[in-house]
Amino acid sequence: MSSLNINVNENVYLKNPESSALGKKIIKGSIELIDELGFEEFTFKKLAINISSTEASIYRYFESKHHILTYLVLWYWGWQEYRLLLRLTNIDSPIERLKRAVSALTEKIEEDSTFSQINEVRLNRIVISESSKVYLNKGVDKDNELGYFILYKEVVDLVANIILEINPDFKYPHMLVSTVIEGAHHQRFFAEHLPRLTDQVEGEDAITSFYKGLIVNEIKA
Amino acid sequence: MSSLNINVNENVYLKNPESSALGKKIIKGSIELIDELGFEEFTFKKLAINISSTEASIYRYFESKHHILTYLVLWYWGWQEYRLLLRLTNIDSPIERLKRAVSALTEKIEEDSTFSQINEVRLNRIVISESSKVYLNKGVDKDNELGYFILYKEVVDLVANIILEINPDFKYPHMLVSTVIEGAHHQRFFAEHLPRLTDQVEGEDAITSFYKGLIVNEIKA
DNA sequence: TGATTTTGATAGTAATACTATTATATTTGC
DNA sequence: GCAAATATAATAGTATTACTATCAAAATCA
Repeated sequence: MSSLNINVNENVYLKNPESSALGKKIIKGSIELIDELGFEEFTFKKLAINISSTEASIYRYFESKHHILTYLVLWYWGWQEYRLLLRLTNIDSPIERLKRAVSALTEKIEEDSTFSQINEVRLNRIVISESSKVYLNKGVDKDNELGYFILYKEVVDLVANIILEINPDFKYPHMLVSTVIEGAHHQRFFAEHLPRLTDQVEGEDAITSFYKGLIVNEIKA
Repeated sequence: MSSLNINVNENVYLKNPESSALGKKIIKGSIELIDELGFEEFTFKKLAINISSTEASIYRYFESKHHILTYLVLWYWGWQEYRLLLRLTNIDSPIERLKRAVSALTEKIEEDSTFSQINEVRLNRIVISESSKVYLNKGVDKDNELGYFILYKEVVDLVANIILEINPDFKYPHMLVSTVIEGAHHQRFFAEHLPRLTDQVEGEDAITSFYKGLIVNEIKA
């Protein structure tokens, strides 16, 4: 799998972190530190110490810690798109395709694919807790113009099109898909930290079950 | 209405901002500045200049800007709970109660109730863009122990109980309600900044229509 | 009026988010 | 294999942020 790699929008970095050993250490170290400290407590200084480098060197790759988080989240969407394509190939039934897509997007990632220096289990936790910070800020329109969110839109579109295949009259396919994706992230967070805001069911992945049921009911109704 | 006021958890502030003219200026100024600058760019220094006071004085009311944002968001949940109670009084039909609740929670706030120094239109925008930052961080468990999220849980519970009245076997009432509330915030943000992640329909409030339909379909299915 | 509380003014510290400079490695082209 | 180019490390420095501390002035309260 080493020949495959996810391409992240060039505007996110100053120098491609995939292009050097230091770049790869920056990505690996960022994932570990953001997962452990949370984004607010994560700093370039701490990262530099963690990877035995210096702040100045990291600044040659990324303009700010916000750019690093953005890189990670965009990488995740690229990876999810690739994963979705794999899971849907050769499946003909649109309902089955839809269910598989929802599973892929809402399940907790529990295995590291070892397909790069990126630990997907940790990255999934980061996406759950931190990804909304990538767009929930005043820079969103500029970032959108730079094309940062294309991968996310492609994922949403991919699933929205399956929905339209099943029910061409459904009025809100994108809204439904983005509600499911963001909703699943929130529910995973709530299950761990604010359980009264969600519902946990013994012996099942309640979150994936809930959203699979929801999306199927909604487009049939 | 000046006799009514929303009580926010005492642990959020050092000194109750409702208790003095300066405190009220801090709240009013915070809402204006966070709405204009976004939470990341908002600082105590800027707030102090804006309200013609000093950083040190503001620190006597709030430990950090995170505490101010928390105060505002908790106030909003207290206000929403009050608003919900008003809208549901004397309505008997559970389905009608549910629809009214979803409208109240998902509609854009467009009128300032003038019931306090708080501008609810601006506060609603802040809640849409910034409220998830209150809990999406490493301090969430401590904040939860301090009872910060009780008001939010009460709102979710209130609506979850209407759902259970309609369908006592429904397995995921809290998940459904918190999905709708958080989802509506995200969709409002997407509609303004990332329209390809949502769906806009001429002449209707697509977001409220979507979530009203969704919740009703889901509990009947 | 005198005592208490609140606010303003000012100063100061540690950490963060950068930029700049130069020396030292490392890689690349010939 | 060596010179040239490039990348990294080491160090220094600035502006801003997120605080804490002190004291005097102003407001309030008893």
